[in-house]
Order: sequence, then structure tokens, then C-alpha cells
Amino acid sequence: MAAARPAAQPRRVAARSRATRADAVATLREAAEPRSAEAGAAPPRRKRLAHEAAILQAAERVFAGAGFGGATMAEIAKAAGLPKPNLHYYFGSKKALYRAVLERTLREWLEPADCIVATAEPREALERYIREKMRLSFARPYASRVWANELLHGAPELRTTLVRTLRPLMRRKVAVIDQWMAEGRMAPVDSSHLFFTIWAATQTYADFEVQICAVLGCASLDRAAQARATQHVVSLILRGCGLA
Amino acid sequence: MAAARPAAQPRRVAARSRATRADAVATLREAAEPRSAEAGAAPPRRKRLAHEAAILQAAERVFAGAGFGGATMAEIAKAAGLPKPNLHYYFGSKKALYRAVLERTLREWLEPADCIVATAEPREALERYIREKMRLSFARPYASRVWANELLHGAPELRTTLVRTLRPLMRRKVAVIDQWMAEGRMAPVDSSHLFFTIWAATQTYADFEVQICAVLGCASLDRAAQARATQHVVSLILRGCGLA
DNA sequence: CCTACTTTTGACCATTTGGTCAATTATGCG
DNA sequence: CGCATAATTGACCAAATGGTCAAAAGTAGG
Repeated sequence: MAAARPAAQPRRVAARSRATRADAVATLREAAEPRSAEAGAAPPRRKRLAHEAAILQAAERVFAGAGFGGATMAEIAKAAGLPKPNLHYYFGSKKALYRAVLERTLREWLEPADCIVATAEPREALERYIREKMRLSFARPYASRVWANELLHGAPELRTTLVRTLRPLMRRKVAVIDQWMAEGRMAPVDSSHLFFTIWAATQTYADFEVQICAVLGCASLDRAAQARATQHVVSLILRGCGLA
Repeated sequence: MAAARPAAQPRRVAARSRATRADAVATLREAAEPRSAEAGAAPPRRKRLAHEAAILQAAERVFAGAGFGGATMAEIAKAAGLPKPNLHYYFGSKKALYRAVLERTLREWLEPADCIVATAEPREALERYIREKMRLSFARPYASRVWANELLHGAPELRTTLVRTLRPLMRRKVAVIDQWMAEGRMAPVDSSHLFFTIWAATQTYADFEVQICAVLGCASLDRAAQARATQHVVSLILRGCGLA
């Protein structure tokens, strides 16, 4: 199926055979930042990068709004301002595009944890982590929702990524927190579950924004409301960790 | 379209015209507990109730697993052990069935808040509330996920329900918490956001179970793990509220 | 048994949708 | 310019899916 094929459109063919593989990481590198570091290839055309970014952004919004099953390639194409076959030319399939969106999100999501290291001051590091997560929730709600949607439905596309990428990282971070507690620098809490609580408390502002706005009686959270929410989460959790 | 129609299957026709209306509450009463309190109608047949319950349960599981867009009526029918036209006979349309699932969940979800009343002891009431939410998350993960999925996608089906049902209830509960704080019985926190944090921290165990299991390295949370999670959330939040 | 009804079910659409393809148009380069 | 390659796009298809229907099969009461 992938072999016998007219010699035209080599890039697209490559993308399709790639998408068939289960190797999520490879798909990530190639689909999200295609050929940026490839052997003797010409430097990526500006237009290509721009189009891919536009598609990715449109896909993120549409997937966030309707889930994988509810989103349609036609809608994504319209949102990106490109004809539908173009999406397939760049990303191969709906699933590959979806995965590209997810992988990009994962990268962004893991970054804030960089500040959690053994040498840091617990209170300062945790506060910074929480604030960064809150900032991300408000700045990129669509990305958060696509991620949440994927988890909600059992993570069919990135179960292996969770185990191979997220779990090792979390083991390290959990060890840092445990060390802080062993040194008596914070109250004893379950460090793994502390992360779950922080993730939940922060991302709820992106994922369940409608519910929050409905309860608060506002159309959306303005700067002041965002600051209030951030302050609430930070102080509640820090106090919960005996870091007030 | 709904008018000219052979006189047969009156119930089904009624269900369809009902589903067309935007009145979610009416749909709730009729679809979830059909004709239980209707005028001179015969007592509901046992079989009917059993079938409706089976469909509702199957729908909950399938909607939770694939979202509204990704779920198919055929799959729900198979899960319920009934032929597909039967679903339409009982619930009229996919959307009406989806809404019936949501409305049932909302009712269950609001109940635990009953224990939050001004006369109660803050610490005891909050702990009981959190424990009940955790219990629900573990006992009915599918319901939680359908609800989360609906919110995630902007609550197209129950935006009005949120404003008309959830918001009034929360105003009352928030007032209770504020009173407790005014009486100096707990640390000052933003009471609205306290609820958002509790919801997020508890329901994350249902909604994002895969992620939690992936990080913890287990296939699912057994009784002991559930108890540990519950203890963590309870103590973290109570301490955060100055109720330790 | 008969009558009026509810319920069940296999077969059947119309529409939507992911994906394909061949033809056409840019684009870079020698 | 002329050639090869990359990118674009309108038209199209096979499969899936929500929903429909009419006929058959219960079922309760007289």
C-alpha cells in the first residue's frame, strides 16, 4: 500500500508511512518541526513553516472545540485558510495531525517543571511552578483542552508517551520534593499526588472555563480575575504544604 | 416535519419533538425518568425501565470513551445489547440521549453539597464534601468524564443549565463559606475558587486516571491507593483552609 | 379469541467525512 | 530559458453514521 505509488509527492508519501508507525517521538520531531535538522536538505521554506504553523494552530482550536471524533478536516482546513488536501499533504492524516498537536503541547507543558530542582528553595520553586502553570492555562487554553480531551478518552494516542516521557520526568521531580520533605523544609505530603493536585487546580481554568465563568457570572476571566485565581491557587497549595 | 406522521408510535414521536426543544430541564425529567410522575398514565413497565437504564449506562460508557462526536449509536446499541432503532425509540436522537446522560450526572454531582450549611462545623462539612466527591470520582468515572467532556468543549448542551441550576446553588454554598470565614472559623480563602479547586482536585482522579496511573506506574488505583489519594486531597485542602 | 396498544427489528436511506488523485501552478537552479 | 521538484487544488470516492420506516411480534383487557 505504501510501496506501489507514483513517484510524485515524495514528502507526502513519507509522511503517510511515518504516520502508520507507532513511534510517537519520531512523528513528533518530523511532523511538528519537519526537516529543520535533516541531512543535506535545503533550508525549510518560509512558506512551508508558516503553513504548518497555521494548520497546527487551527487544528488545536478545532480539536479543542470538538474532540478528535467531532472535529473535521474540512473545518480545520477552513480555519487554517487552506484547501483540505493541503492538510493531508503536510501531515498525512487526521490522526497524525492530532498527534502533532499533542506532542507540541507536551513539550510546552513539561518546561515549567525545570525550576523544581533539589538546590532550589521549596517555597519559591513551587510558587514559580504553580504560577507558570496558571499562566499557561490562561495563555493556551486550547492546547490544554486537547491534552485533557486525549486523557479523558484513555489516551489512545499517547499512552506510551506518558509512560516513556512523563513518568521518568515525574520520578525525578517527585524525588526532589521527597528530599525537601526529608530535610524538613516542607510539611509531609504525598509528592506524586501533590503534582496531580497542582495540575488539576491550574488546568481547570483552561479546561473547564465555561463552568467557572458560569458560576462566577462573567463572560470570561479578565486580567484581574486571572490574578485572583492565581493568588488563590498559590496560597492554598503553599499553605497546604506548610510553606505559608 | 413533526406534524404529518402516521399515528403509530406516539411515544417515539413525542420524544422527538421534545428533543427538538431547547428546554433541557423538561428533557431531563422526561428522558431520564420517563413518565414516572405523569398524569393518568399506566405504571411504567418494568422492562421499559430496565431497557432505558441499560441504554443510559451503555451511553455513559461510550460517550465517556469517545466524546459526543466520536461515539456512535451503533456502538451504544451494542453495549446495551439492543438493536439500534430501539435507542431512537426510547430517546429520540443521539443528542437527546447524550443530554439525558448529562442531566443524570448533574443531579448526582450536586448532592454532596447538601452537607455544606451554615450550622455545620466547617472542618467536618468540608472533609465530608471532599470525601464524597472522591468517592464519586472512583465510583462513577464514566459519568465524570462525560461531564468533563461536555465542559471541555464549551458546554454546548448545558450552558443554560450551568447558569440556571449550578450557579444559584453555588451562590448559596459560597455564602455559607463566606459566613464561616467572617466568623473566624476558617482561614480567609476565595470561596468560589475553593470550590473550583476541590472539584478539580477530586475529579482529576476520574477524568485523568490514565495519566495518574501512567505516572504512578500501575494499571489502576486499588482500594489502598484510592484511600491514599483521598487522604492527600483532604489534608492538603483542609490545611490550605487553615482547618488542620 | 379479539382488539388496541406498545415494543421490537431488519432493511434501508441521505449525508457526512477522511482520504485520494490527477492535473495544474509555483519555485529554485543550472 | 528550461527542467525538476515542491506545492496547490477541484473533483471525486468508499465507508461510516444518524436516522427512518414498515412490518412483525408481544401484551393487556374485555
